[in-house]
Amino acid sequence: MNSAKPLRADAQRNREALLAKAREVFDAGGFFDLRFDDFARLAGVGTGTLYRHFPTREALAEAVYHEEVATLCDRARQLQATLPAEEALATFLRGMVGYMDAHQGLARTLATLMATGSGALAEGSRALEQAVTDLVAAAVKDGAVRDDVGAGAVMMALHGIGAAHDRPGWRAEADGVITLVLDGLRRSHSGDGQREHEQESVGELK
Amino acid sequence: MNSAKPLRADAQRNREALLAKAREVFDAGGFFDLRFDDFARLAGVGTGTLYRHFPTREALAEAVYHEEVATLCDRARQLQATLPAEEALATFLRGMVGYMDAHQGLARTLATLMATGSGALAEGSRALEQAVTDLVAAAVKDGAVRDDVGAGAVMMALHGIGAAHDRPGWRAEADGVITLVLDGLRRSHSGDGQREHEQESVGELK
DNA sequence: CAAAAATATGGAGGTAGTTTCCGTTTGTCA
DNA sequence: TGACAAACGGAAACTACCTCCATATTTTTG
Repeated sequence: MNSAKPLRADAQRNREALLAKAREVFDAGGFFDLRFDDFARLAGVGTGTLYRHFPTREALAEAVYHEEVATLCDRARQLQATLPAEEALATFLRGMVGYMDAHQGLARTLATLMATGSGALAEGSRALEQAVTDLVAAAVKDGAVRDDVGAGAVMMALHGIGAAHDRPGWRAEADGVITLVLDGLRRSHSGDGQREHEQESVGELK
Repeated sequence: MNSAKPLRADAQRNREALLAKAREVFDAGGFFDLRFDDFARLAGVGTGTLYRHFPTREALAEAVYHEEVATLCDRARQLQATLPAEEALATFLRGMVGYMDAHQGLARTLATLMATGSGALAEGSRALEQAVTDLVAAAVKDGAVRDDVGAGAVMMALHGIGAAHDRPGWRAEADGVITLVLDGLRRSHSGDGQREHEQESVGELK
């Protein structure tokens, strides 16, 4: 992963300090209210040092995000190995909500960065998406879940949950979304009158 | 609505110009790449004028957003009046996806503003949410839709769709989300082993 | 219709956050 | 331990945002 660079000792130390402080600020939710300059001070390093390690806010976020995502992916794999596919998926998704609930600041920060479209989170996102894709694929294989709606839809729903994290009844609504997604997935690929895209677009209604 | 102020003629003209240019830039998706100053130039007015009419980026967005939302809400009411409740809901949601598809830049802009948490979009959001709430409530009353998951969950899913608008297979995945939501909603409030929040939180897994 | 009053304009300049740059310090290797 | 490379920190330049007010336009009034 960090292939090319044998980073010097003090550099390593500063990097850790930066990351530690970043995580702290993230979880407190104050990431965007804080001058990037002052953040350097907070972590006990100079501005130059901060910028050398993390050229942008997004780069810093990405670094923090990375570990969190790794944790979540591990969990996904673990569930997949120990539970029936459908149950693994359900448990993982409900666990995600719990996770976001427990790390609201992080969730908010990530949602903002996502929307800002920096693209810096792409790598972490991809890992998480892969985990979800695997879980869904396994459940499909089991026949527990329909095959005409992909994991991408599930990811979208998750994004929505994260992005809406400041709504009053967040937790309950988030659980509701998961319930809908899971029940929707369980529904066999029915032939009921659901044509896919065909209805007229409202785009030109204006 | 615009109750108190009989706005002067040139002011009115400038306001229109600003809004027109804003809509254009929105739809092109370049709203956030543009210096606010330069935007004034683009619209052919001075910085001061821009700021007097719209004190912040969000205020401008809100103004544009407002008309779009009104259109959508009208459509919701119209559907509700002419179709069976469940079908009205389904048509509206699928129409939303079509709408976002036709106005990608706008969708992206709004998603960003949502996530940025300005709160300036609250009014428009509320109107839209009210429309969805009504549609869902009607469907519940009909017995076509479960009553244990609120409209809030549907809103979250919609947000997710809007926020993820830059994904490669967006349209198909978005339709997938709607399919899941609708099928999930249709599923009767079953007593299957779905305890609501109870599983252990993964929050402290770290 | 002309002059006064009210309203709106535009852009120069102040303000604040971001980022670069470079003289100094710290760590590493032989 | 000395020499070289890597990293540090913070002052200063840069950039985008927003305010302010002398000037211009519209509306009202006599």
